[in-house]
Amino acid sequence: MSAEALTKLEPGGVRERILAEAQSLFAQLGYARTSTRAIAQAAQVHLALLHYHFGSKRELFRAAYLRGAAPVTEARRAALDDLRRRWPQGDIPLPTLVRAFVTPFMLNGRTAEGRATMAMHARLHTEPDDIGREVLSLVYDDTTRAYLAAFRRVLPALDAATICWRIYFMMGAYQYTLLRSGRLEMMSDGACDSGDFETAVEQIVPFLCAGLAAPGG
Amino acid sequence: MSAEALTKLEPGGVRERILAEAQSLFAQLGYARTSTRAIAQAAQVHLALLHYHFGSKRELFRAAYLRGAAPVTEARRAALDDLRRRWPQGDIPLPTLVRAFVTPFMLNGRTAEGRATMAMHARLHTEPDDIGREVLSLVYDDTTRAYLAAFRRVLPALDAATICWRIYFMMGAYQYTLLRSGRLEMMSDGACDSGDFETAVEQIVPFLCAGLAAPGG
DNA sequence: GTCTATATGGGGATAGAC
DNA sequence: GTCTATCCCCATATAGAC
Repeated sequence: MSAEALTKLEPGGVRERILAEAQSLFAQLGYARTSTRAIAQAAQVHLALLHYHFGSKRELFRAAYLRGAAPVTEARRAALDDLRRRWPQGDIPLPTLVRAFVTPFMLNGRTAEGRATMAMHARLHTEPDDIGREVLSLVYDDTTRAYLAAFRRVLPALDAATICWRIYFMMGAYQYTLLRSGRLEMMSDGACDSGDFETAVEQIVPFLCAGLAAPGG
Repeated sequence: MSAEALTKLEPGGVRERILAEAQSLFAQLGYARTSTRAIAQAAQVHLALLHYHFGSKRELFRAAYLRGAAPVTEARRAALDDLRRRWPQGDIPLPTLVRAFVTPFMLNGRTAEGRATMAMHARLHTEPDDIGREVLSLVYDDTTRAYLAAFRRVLPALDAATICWRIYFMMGAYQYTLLRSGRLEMMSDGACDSGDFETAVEQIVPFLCAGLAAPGG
């Protein structure tokens, strides 16, 4: 990394302050409802600097999203690499594989910043058309394909289409959890806390393993 | 229903035209990116009439959402009533119960209007705070509670918290399907079609049944 | 690199004539 | 009930001084 780039990423640097606040606000409010003015104000920076550094709101969004998502994807990828080393034949136990896939995202929700990132991630799947898709593909496609291959080896009884559908359902289940829609609290009359991601992981792993390994297909 | 109300709901009536276009546009673009002007233009009505009939954009959204969601919820509720009649002791087979819960939403996606409604529904869970939650609660709480009770009877081995979590995951899985994020096509290299909701139902029912009935909890 | 000032467009909402 | 005209606010973005 060049000296200039390092300077730009200093914790107190303007660029970094903008990115941090942008990430937080986009996560809370989504793309459309977050104004560049609000970001500038939160970062204690003048509006024109956002455009000077990032060109446009859209580019700023890209940068802010990647800032939060890259470490999480990287953790997910590293977890798979680790499993491959431990099970060179690819016979990874299903719960171990599911846990590796899911925990980098779900446990990231334990910190406030992590929650914001995860909310942004989940909402990206729902932001109408364009804005989300390209960024999502950019960040997740490779890792997702790698896990898909691993799941194929662990679940050899399933045909190709069924595996894809089931991983698709798995994505829906854990991403919905990240959204914290409030439905869990409603159903349980407040007894369950959708923000308790440790419990969420312990609950979702057996659910997903059973679903993935279900007969048929 | 009063004569006046009936007039307002006539197919060619202004009110109904506005509602239909509002529903379609909100579904495609979400709340923030849909302008009242665009709705007025689509309905071939002057902007002021939106406010005359509905008061505000927010109220219009409520009305448009309910217009699409009410029949689907009603179908879901009716399906449960039917199952209760057929299994008076409450021992409904799990796949039958899951199918009743899921199909009214998923098969609604077969028509263009239905797809729009379902996309709006799924996105509602992600529209930041306020706007979605109240409407969701209004429409779904009762029916969800009724199904929760039915699932409790069908899965007596599970404790209360685990049941809630698993139904929560189930909601995530089928709602993600309704969003059509494009991830399924990516994973399968185009071999699977996330818009093929008949297949989606056949794939998701065994997945969910196994997950719900998993040991533990 | 940073700030002031402003361009330019769109948004929701309303008053008042018909 | 319907349409015209308009108010007022906020958005993104840029030009140009410092």
